[in-house]
Order: sequence, then structure tokens, then C-alpha cells
Amino acid sequence: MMTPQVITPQQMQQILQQQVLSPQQLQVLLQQQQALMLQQQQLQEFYKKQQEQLQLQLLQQQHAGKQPKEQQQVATQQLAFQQQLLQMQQLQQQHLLSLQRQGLLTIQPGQPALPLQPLAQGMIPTELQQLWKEVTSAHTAEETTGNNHSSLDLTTTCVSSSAPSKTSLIMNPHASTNGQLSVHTPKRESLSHEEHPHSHPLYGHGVCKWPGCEAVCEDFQSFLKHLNSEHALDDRSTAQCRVQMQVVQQLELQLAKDKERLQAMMTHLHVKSTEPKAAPQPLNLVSSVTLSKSASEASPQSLPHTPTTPTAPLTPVTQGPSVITTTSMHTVGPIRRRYSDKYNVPISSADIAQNQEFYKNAEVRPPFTYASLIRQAILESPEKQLTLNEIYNWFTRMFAYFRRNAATWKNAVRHNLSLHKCFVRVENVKGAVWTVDEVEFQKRRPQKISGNPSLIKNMQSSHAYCTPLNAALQASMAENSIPLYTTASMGNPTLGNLASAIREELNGAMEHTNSNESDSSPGRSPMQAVHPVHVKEEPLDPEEAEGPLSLVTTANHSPDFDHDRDYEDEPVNEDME
DNA sequence: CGGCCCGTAAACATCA
DNA sequence: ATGATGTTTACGGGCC
Repeated sequence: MMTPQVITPQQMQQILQQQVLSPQQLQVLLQQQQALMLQQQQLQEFYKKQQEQLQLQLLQQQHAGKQPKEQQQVATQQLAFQQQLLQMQQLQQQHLLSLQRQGLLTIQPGQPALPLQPLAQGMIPTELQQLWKEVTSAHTAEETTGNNHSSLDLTTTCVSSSAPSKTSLIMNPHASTNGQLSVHTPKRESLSHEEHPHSHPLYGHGVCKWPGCEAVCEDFQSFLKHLNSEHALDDRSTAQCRVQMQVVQQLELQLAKDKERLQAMMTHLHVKSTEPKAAPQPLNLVSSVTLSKSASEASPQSLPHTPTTPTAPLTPVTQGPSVITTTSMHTVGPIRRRYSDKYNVPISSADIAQNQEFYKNAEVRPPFTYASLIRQAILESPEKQLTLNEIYNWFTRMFAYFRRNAATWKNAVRHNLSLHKCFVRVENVKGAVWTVDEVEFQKRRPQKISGNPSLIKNMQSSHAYCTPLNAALQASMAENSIPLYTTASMGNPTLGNLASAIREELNGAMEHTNSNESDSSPGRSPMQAVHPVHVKEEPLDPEEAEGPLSLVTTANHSPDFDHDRDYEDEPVNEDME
């Protein structure tokens, strides 16, 4: 539990998000509040009676002129009461002010301004009933059967147990008016109190967490003493409890609103998800929305495949894009991978996360040919060579799209590797790796582009580096352009590289027609391409240093997914288009 | 319409 | 024997 005085809006948000307070908890609090109000009334009466008695006594004593001790005692008592009352009211004012500042006390039209009522009058039970109705009507429908064992329950405990006999006496008659009240008997609460002696929600870090208290208590025992003495059943405690209840209520209302908002967002994004390829940013949202059952029906039509394989181990949904989607991949040692984790290197960085995450999470077919992708995969590797399996892994790692239909695209990859001369198979001790013959690749490029004169025109006339190969590519590049350029310029191998690779291709193509380029974009000359220094210095230790951006790369390690196998296996079995 | 590129499917061979 | 890896052929769609 927190102290209303110091609670910040951020904390409120946190609380809201955490949904700390269940309706049950609220109920408990409300019930307790109700009981406390009754007690408060009793106290008020008691106080009045005592005052009357005091007056009588004083009169009598004055008449008698004796017994100074008793007189003193009574006077002290009275003073104490008055002080208490004053303190209580001050506290209440404090609470209310803070709450108002925080916008927590937005009293609803039909609802009486409870908190502003003079404390002495206490809270009318009907008001509480009303309150309770409002709160419950808003929430009981959903998420029920929670455990109400947490803080609030214990709060109840502490308060009522502090004056058991009195409480029960006072409560019971009223309890009959409301069945819910009878649920909480002092017995049960005291039991729960004893069950978790050292996990009192009002006690933490050696400090009493009673709202506005923060008294230091050495140990739990002293805390209990403190609790019973300082926070016994009195008006102040009652008032504080009521304020707390208001806080809770407001939080509940806020929660309801935020839930509504969330629902609206989800609905909205769901609609978006049915639209085309989408911008990079919706990416994660798209996938997350996909999870929601409500959204599931509409999505299939829009995308080539149903978004986000449900079975896939990494669901982009639940977590934030870059970091979370990924798991530690190192362990997965594919059968005979040569440079086991090297391919990890070129992968994601926080910067490109946007782009990378897009294809990583959205099952959108990348607008690149298999040949381009394969080349990129190989070039991103430290050694500029990959085994077939590593290429597979790269595909699945970088593109959600390739996490299904493994048989199909893997076949395509093999097909491309064999078909294109630019891919050279190099025998190795441990097997064979694939490399890129950049000369061949550059040869090939112009060919293709030559078939698209308009593109060439574009490139020549506007020296547009990333003139797309086609509309899709263009779109993709548009999406990627900003982050890609920044990252690529930093020499960080990533998906950014992927785009840069495309640019390279174009550059390479342009070389045949335009040799003006002075910039050092990668892979322009065959020699550079074969041993490209620009992309990144090849680290001696593939595990650790992987380039200029150590930070980024460190992040890369974990981020990436690990289960190549999962991707390989599942799709074949489960998919059906 | 034909040529080219690309993706997909599949048959087949090789190898561990 | 099996699966991964390669090679090759065939076919269809898209584009120019």
C-alpha cells in the first residue's frame, strides 16, 4: 500500500497497470470502510458523551473543589481527544488536497462530495453502499475470483483487530443490514494476520507504511506495537482509510477507463492490421493484435499467411520488439555449423530495430529476391561465408516470413545457391560453406536491371541510391530509409545492411553506367566485396567483438532468436494456407 | 508474344 | 536408412 500524500501520477499509472487492486480487494476495503464509519460515529458519540461527562465532572469537582488528580486526568483526556480530532481533520485535509491535486477526487455529478464532508459526520452507510455499487457494477462483470489476500485484506485486519471487542460489538448490528459485511469477522482476519506475520503490507523496509506515517520500526514486533498504538481504531485512522478507499475507487475507475481505451486501441489496430503491409511501427502492434482472438478472424485475408504463427516460440507480441522477442541463441548449435554464432553478429541493433523488427515480426514477405537475401546473409557473416544451415538460420532470424513453409523456401535457397554462379561453394574441413562471388553478382545485377530501363533511368538521372527494384522494394526502402542510413553509415551490420546491400547492388549495377560515385558504399568493387573492410572489421573472437559498436552487438547476442529448429520443424507440420 | 527473372516444386545424387 | 545438402529440370507468374 502506498501513502496517498506522496503518491505521484506515475505511481498511479503503475498501480493501474499492475492492477493491484482487485474488485475483491476493493470490496474488502469498502466493507471495512463502512464498518469504520460506523465505529467513527460511535466514537463521535462517545466523544460527545465524554465531553458531557467531563463537563459534569468539572462542575462537580469545581463544586467539591477537590480531587485535583482526577481533574487533571480528565482534562488531559479531553485534550488528547481534541488533539486527535484536530490532527485527524488536518490529515484529512492533507489527503484531500493531495488527492485533488492528483485529480483523484473528481467527484462525479450524482455522487455526493464525500471526501469534502466534515469528518465529524462520518460517512453515511448509504453513501458507501452507493459507492460500492458503483464500483462493483463497473467491475464485477470481469475478472472475478481473484485473491483478495493482499494488502487491502490485511489492512482490514490491522484496523479491525486493533479493537476487536468494540468493533465486533458495533459492527454486528449493522452487519446484518448488509450481508457482505458479515463476511469479515475479526476472527478470520486475525488469522490471516498471523499466517503471514512478516509480510504485512503496512510494513516494509523498517518503516510503517500507513498513509502519512512512515514511522521507523525496528522489527516487526515493534511495528505491530506501533500499528496498534498509533493506528488504532480512531477517527484519524478511519479518515485515512476512507481516503485510501477513495484512492482505490479512483484507481478502479481509472483502470476501467484505461481498459476501455486499451480495448479501443486493440480494435483500432486490428483494423489496421488488415490493411496492406503497414508501416514499420505498427509492426509489433499488428502481431500483438493478432493474438487477440477477436482480431484473428479478419487478418488472414490481408497477408499472405496468417500473421504470427501461434505456435512459433517467439511471439513478438508479448514483448517489446527488439530485446524481448529474442532469446538467447547461443546454445543452439546447429549440426555442423562452422562459425557457430557468427551469423549472430550482423543482426539487429537497437537502431534498426524498427526495420528489422518489422520483418522479424511481421510475416510479410521481404521484397528481396532469394539471391539478394542469401548474398546479404553471407556478407553479413564475419567470414563472408556461411553454411547452408547458417543461411537458413539467418533467414528465419531476420524474417518472420521464413519461419513457416520451411521446406519451400529452403528449397528455394538451395535452388538459388546452385543456380546462380555468384554463389560459390567452398569445400571446407568441416564441410562446405557458401561464399559470394561479387563479380558474378555484379554481373548479374545489371542484367536484371537492364531489363528494367525505367529504373536505370531513375538511378542515373537522380542518382538515387536506393532506387528500388520494384514497387515493393521502394516501399520497403521508404520504410527503412531513415534508420537504415544512420545505422548503415555507422558500419553496423544489420537489417540496415540488408537495405544497404540492396543499395550496393544498385551501386554495383550503376558502376557499369556511372562510375562517379565517390562514396565508399560497401561492396562496390569486387575486391572490396570479397573482403569488405567497410562493413566491419572482422573480430578475431567471433563471440565477443563484432564490430565497432560493441554495445549494439552485445545487445545483438541475446536478442536473436535461437530456435532455428523450431522454425524449421513447425512450419512444415502445421501450416496450411 | 517472347524473353527474362523469379519463385516453387520436385526428382535425383551425394554424403555423413 | 535417413536426413541434410546440392544439382538440375520443369513450370508458372510477372514484367517489359
